[in-house]
Parts: sequence; C-alpha cells; structure tokens
Amino acid sequence: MDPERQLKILKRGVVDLISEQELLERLIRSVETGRPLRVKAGFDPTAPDLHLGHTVLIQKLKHFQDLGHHVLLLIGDFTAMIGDPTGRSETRRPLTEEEIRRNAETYKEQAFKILDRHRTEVVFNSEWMGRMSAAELIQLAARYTVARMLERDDFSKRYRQGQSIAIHEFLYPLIQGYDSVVLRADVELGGTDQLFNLLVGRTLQKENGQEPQVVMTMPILEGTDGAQKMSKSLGNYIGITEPPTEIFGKLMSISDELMVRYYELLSEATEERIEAVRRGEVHPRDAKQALAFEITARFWGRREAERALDAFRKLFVRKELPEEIEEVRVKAEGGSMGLARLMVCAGMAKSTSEAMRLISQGGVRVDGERVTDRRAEVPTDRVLLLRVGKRNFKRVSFVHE
RNA sequence: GGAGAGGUUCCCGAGUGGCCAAAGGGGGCAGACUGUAAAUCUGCUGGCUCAGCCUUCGGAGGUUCGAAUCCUCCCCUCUCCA
Repeated sequence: MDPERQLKILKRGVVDLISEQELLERLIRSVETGRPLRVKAGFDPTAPDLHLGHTVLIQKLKHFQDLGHHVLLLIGDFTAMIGDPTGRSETRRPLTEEEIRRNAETYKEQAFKILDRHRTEVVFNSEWMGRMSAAELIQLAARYTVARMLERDDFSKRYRQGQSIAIHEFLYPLIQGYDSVVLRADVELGGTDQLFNLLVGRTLQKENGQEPQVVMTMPILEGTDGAQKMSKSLGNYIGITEPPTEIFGKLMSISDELMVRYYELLSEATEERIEAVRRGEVHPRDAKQALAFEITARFWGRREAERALDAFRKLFVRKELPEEIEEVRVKAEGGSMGLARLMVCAGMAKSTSEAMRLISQGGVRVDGERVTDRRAEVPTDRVLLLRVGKRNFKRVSFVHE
C-alpha cells in the first residue's frame, strides 16, 4: 500500500508521533526496498492477564501487521524479575521465573486473539539482559544523567513530593531503550506514560550508530471508574479472558461519558457513528449495548456475545431471574440456620457483620422475599434461592449429616 | 556521619492521655429513582456466638486506673547538612 495511505491509518488515535516526517520516510523506503518495518511494543508480564487497556496498543500493532510490517512483541521478563516498586512504599515481591514464564505464556495467547500468531515475533529481554555484566550495565547507566532522568514527569513529581525513588527505577528506562538497540527497532509503540522511556531508546540508538526509532504513543485507557487508568490492582479493569457476561455487564455499567471514550479507543466503528454517539443522537443505552456487543464478540465470538446480551436484557430490562444460577451446598446445623451465617457459608458475604449490614439495608432476599431482620433464621429442609443486591444470586441446598 | 520531619482503618488524610472502632474525602457495597449495573439522592463501610464482647493506629517493651496519643529500643520513608 502506498506510504501516504499507510500513514493515515497508522496515525488514527495516536497521541504523540515523533516524528511524522521520519515515519513517512521509513514507510517510503519500506515500500521501495520491500523491507517491512520492525515495530516493537513491550509488555510487563507482572500480571497474568491482559485487559482492555492493553488492547489499545495491540490494536495499533495489528494495524502495522495488517499493512505487512514486522511486529515484535517484547516480553519484559528480565525487568519483571527484578520487581518494580513504582509509586509504592512497600517493596513489590519480585516474581519467580516460573510465574513469569506462565504469565508470559498467557500474555501471548491473549495477544494472539488480536494479532496473527504466525507473523508475530515474540522476544524476551532476559535473552540479552540476563547475560549483561555489571560493567556493561554501569556503562549503560553512564549514558544518562540524573537531571535528565528527573525530567520524567512521575520521577520529578515523586521527588518533589518527597516520595521514594529507588535507584534501580532509573535503570528501567535505560533497559527499555537498550532493548530497542538490540532489536534494531524502526518504531516503538507505548502508552503516553511511556513517552519518556521511548525517547531514551532514540538517544541510545543514536549513540550506537543506529537511526533513532520512530516513537508513537497511544492514549491510556481509563478504567471503569472513568478516572484512573485501567489496571488490575485498582480493580477497575475489564480482562479479555473474563466470561462474556462479565465483559458485557462491566461495559454496560460504565458512565455515558466514558462510553464515548471507549468508542474512540476500542471500537472499530466509523468516525460518523462515533460522532453520532458523542452528540447523543443514539440512545445511550443502545449505543452502550452495541459497544458491549462488539467488544465481547471480539474476544468470544458472536454467539457468546449474543448470549451475554440476552442474559443482560433478561435480568435488567425484564427483571427476570438469570438463566444460570450458581448452586452451593452448605452443611446444615439443625432445622434452621441464621441467615447472616448462611450468607457467609454460601460465599455471599465476607463476614457475618457484613451480612448483617446487608440484611438491615434491605439488600437481601430469600426466595424473592426481602428479609430485613438481621437475626432472621431460615429453614434448612429445602433448597433456597438467595439474592444479595441486584445481581448476586445463589441457589443453596443443605447437606444434613 | 550529623540535624529535623514522618509511618493511622482498602486509599488519601485528621486526631497528641479518657467523650476513639478513630473526623473528612475517595473507593466499595446497599436502597430509592431510571434509560442500564449511567447520572442523582440516601444509608452503610474492623471482627464475633452482635442492645454485649474482642482485636486495630510501623514493630517490641514500659509508664498509667486508662495510650493512636507519654517514655525506651528497633524497623522503614523523606528533607537539610557533611
């Protein structure tokens, strides 16, 4: 495809592009020589699951891949092994090799739900970092100054606010940049928070006599709370391996405002369609359903997405019981049992205190009847349908001894 | 190495001897309402055999009728000086 058209596709949704001119030149050269661009993006295998936030980046990698370029999926297993304490005072436990290997494996599998596995090169930075000597590492560290490191926004902020910065945190950007040197990357992709690290790569490449990589950043996807970035540790994420009903449901629960944002960054919908959603010309509920359907189908297929849609309509629009209710068996302690205690046994409350709170707040129903007496007893001679809140259902049967 | 500041419940952050299971905010959960699990409003938010009792305020001891608050030692973070 001609370079200008490629550029247009690649630019969509991008925040920083350093520089557009360089990218265009490389695309032209690529067309002329028939050599695809080497496009790198790194992932930390610290958590075993990818969520929608990661897919913003992967989706962009796919654009490159579809245009015939060479995608390098870098797994930062070396850095993960050291354990990055970013932002917290407690030291994060470094992962074991085994954990990292497993995480990396699931990462790959999940990334291949979007990327073509046969045309993606997966590399691990332990391959070269693991062999680096202390002397070589110090030489690498000598290339950069503390003042320049402190240019990075989060470092300077933490420094000003008197928070701790461990020495090795300064090494992360250097290692990441060095990865680009080793891989001879033409382009590196990252979130906007990665801009600094990506630029370090350019500097190091220049020093090593390479043409500096083109740097491209994608927006950071906000989590379901609409405020902070999506991350597993903040609990505001939507994992791509979560069950279809979860993905669908979580997407339906985002705010109308956030929905527009998700459309922009995650949907394949046309510009016109997104504009219509933005202006409120589509009913927010319908727009949200369409989005939830699209994303669910991306990871689970249309059939599963349709089932999730049906289940959602049934429960929330028609207010019927869900199709599948989890069944639990609880050991009976005589002819009746305290409801609060039962809720704990059935895994519907973390503690008796919490269960009692839920009851007095009117959030608990037994066989469809609201119970508000926190000391209520329930019979144990038959199967009970328990409901906590709007969407937590369980069928409880008792085991007598 | 020296001098100072600080470590509070899921998070941020008040509290300097009893009225403290600990203000306020965030988050979370529940209820009402609805267009939906959006928005908004209200309530709850350590545990238990729950009108009572038990365990929490970096860790270990101590003073006191009584400690998150006072003393001693230790651990951790930050600032300034060297």
